[in-house]
Amino acid sequence: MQISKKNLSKTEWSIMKICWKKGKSTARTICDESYKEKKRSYQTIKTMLDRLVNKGYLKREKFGPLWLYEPTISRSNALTNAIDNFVDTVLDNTLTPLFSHFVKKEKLSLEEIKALEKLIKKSKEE
Amino acid sequence: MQISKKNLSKTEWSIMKICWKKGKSTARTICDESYKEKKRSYQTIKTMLDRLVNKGYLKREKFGPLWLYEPTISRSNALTNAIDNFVDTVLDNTLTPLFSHFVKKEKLSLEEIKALEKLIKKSKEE
DNA sequence: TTTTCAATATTACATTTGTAATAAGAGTTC
DNA sequence: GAACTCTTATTACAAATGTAATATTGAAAA
Repeated sequence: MQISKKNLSKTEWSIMKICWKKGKSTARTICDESYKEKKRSYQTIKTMLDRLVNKGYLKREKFGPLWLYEPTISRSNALTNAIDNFVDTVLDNTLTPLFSHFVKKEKLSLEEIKALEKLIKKSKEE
Repeated sequence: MQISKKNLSKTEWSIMKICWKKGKSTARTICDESYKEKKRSYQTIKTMLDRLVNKGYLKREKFGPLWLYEPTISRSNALTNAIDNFVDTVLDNTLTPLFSHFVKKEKLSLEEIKALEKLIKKSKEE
């Protein structure tokens, strides 16, 4: 059981995604990458990064005069938190509406179908 | 395609869930119900209700000196918004991590398994 | 070594969210 | 009809979020 941290906002998620993708990076790198998605000032992103450090999602270390930022937890762990939280907040801990939603809406990829079949198989045995 | 409204916070979700369950109700009713989950003042819930009206999730109508509050959209529509938003924000529009998460963690109910099988069946044909 | 440029640190400010306090009106009770 | 009670309306205020401006520092360039 891992420690559950404060939730991330949409914007914070977008920053974290970049950090997981890039690994240890400078604010400049992260800022430039984020700029492709949405145009915000360097300072805005810098503030986000520092807040993410405070929330415990990133750590930073000096590299000459610069800071390098790096995630403290894996994306899949953060995902686990987020999913649990979502299932608790929105769905009343029953997944049926979620699955029904996809029945109506989505076409699944092969990979997704495989993950699903595994899930069913596992739930049926035991 | 339905109009997508502003997102709801965790607290707002908890209020909305009550409104969907109870249907058209007074602030007092909703407040009492909400009090079972978490102790907050009448005014706090009242404020939430009025904000939900502003966000367009609830409407209200006079009933003598009282207001009756009622959802403007169905729970399943709100769910659709929330799920889309979550999938977009947290997962990069791929569902595999979500399904894998459940593989690791959850044991599914019969109902959930049925929904899943339907989903797979549908995705395979076509 | 003075100027310049980029990164950092500090401060700011509007909006949203969570939680109410307080004031004012209306129905009910003596 | 004065007092009490419940509801409503108005206002408040701190924390979180989104977006930055400004000031300072430190390296690079001239």
